[in-house]
Amino acid sequence: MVGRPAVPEVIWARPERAGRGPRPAFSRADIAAAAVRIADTEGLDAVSMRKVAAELGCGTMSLYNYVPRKEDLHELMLDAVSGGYEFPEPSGDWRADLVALAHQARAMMHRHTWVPRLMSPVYGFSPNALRYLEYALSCLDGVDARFGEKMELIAMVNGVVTTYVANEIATAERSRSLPWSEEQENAVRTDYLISQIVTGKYPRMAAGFAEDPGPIDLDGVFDRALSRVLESFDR
Amino acid sequence: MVGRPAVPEVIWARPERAGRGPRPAFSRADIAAAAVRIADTEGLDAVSMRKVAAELGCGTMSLYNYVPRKEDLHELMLDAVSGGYEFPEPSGDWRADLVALAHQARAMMHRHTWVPRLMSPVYGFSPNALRYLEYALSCLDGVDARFGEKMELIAMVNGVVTTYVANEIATAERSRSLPWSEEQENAVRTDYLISQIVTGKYPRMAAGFAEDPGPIDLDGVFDRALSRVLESFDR
DNA sequence: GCGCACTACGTACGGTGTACGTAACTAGGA
DNA sequence: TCCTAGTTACGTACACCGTACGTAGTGCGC
Repeated sequence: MVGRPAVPEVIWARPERAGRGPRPAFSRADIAAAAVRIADTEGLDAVSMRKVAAELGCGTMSLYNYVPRKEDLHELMLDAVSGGYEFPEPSGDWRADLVALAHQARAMMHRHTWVPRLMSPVYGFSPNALRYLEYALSCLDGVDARFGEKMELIAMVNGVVTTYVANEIATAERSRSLPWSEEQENAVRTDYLISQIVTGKYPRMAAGFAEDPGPIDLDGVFDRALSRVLESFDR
Repeated sequence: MVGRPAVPEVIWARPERAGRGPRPAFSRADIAAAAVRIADTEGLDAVSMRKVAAELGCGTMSLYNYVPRKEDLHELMLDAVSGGYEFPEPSGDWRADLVALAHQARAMMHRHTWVPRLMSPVYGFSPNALRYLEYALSCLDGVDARFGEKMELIAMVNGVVTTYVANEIATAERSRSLPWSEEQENAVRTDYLISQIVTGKYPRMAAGFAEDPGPIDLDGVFDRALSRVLESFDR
């Protein structure tokens, strides 16, 4: 009988290797790497149990010995890409340290554009997520604040990173699964937007778009948002 | 021949009633209401073309006359619930006005817990979304800032609302589709978390959880985050 | 060495989005 | 007024999904 759970389970609490039986052909790292490879090249929606199994070279249902539910596969993927963080010794300037950490996170999400979609507070306690949290807390060691306040700050930084990167990659990621190009999509959407604006029903939007037609500096927007959040915690 | 698009299309640019042919049996509002009803009672994942069609009392494929792709159905849903906003005359205190707007948005998302999952910058230009943006801009009429700065502020407020409400409802929404209760799920996850913390690998997390075991005041967390963001734009 | 827990995996079920073909209907142009 | 082209309506079908279940083989702990 295959040991699928009838009760909630955290995959990290399940031992990777059980005592009995044949030795598993794959490690969790193998499985996560295969899934990440698919997500990176074909998009998150292409990550199916069948495709991951095929990528590993095993039968679909064999995967369920390692990963009881697809959701757990997602958790493996998040943990795997979170293993790439570097945690340098905190400098003493906690704002600079958190900015650096946020930039690492942003870069990681640009490498793995499916990460923001999977980010959820339901996950967030995988081994590498705990390492991340512990490091962020260590950056705040000298700060005179209660634990709850520090966690609020860290959560807010993470929220900003996730939100902004999600925005940055949204249309690009979307167009991946569509039969037309990002440019076509954007053209149609801005055409429609213009058609709405010229109706005169949205005068402030109209004035704004007339006044400010330059391209958006995404890096600047991100850095401003981030530093605003950090400033608001400054004391 | 059914008129499905081979080229990108914005549903709002498509006229609701075409000249020729039998008069449509449903309006977009009917369809959106049916989908919203299903999402509210059974969760977003229960919103399938088949179920919405059944709720309307028509064949599955008939729905595709109104809604070329499922994605457009989502857009209809978002616009429908965005129609419930009230836009009182701006008071002159733009911070208070934006706080009130954010509270309206938060309340709406708590009524329709699937909204944060659908929120994406790809949507965001439906009729009611444009009304929302125009109103938010009107709250900033007296503020001396460029259009781009105002939009950055509004985007940041929206981001905070979406992020925080998503967190607030995540575990509750999740447990809806699972065969066990939210309490069981939480118990298992905190059990695991404790097992990790007692290993001593995460001393700051350990100290924090030991120091501060009280329940989290979600309203307080939200209001603090929001006011921090607004303060950071104050001048 | 025995038994049992484990791995492996084929089959099957119920669900999904939606392409396609056909029939009925109605408004615009002749 | 009639014709016809564009629409609505919808049944069928396809490819794909997550995964329950059953069976066969494997190797560790006793």
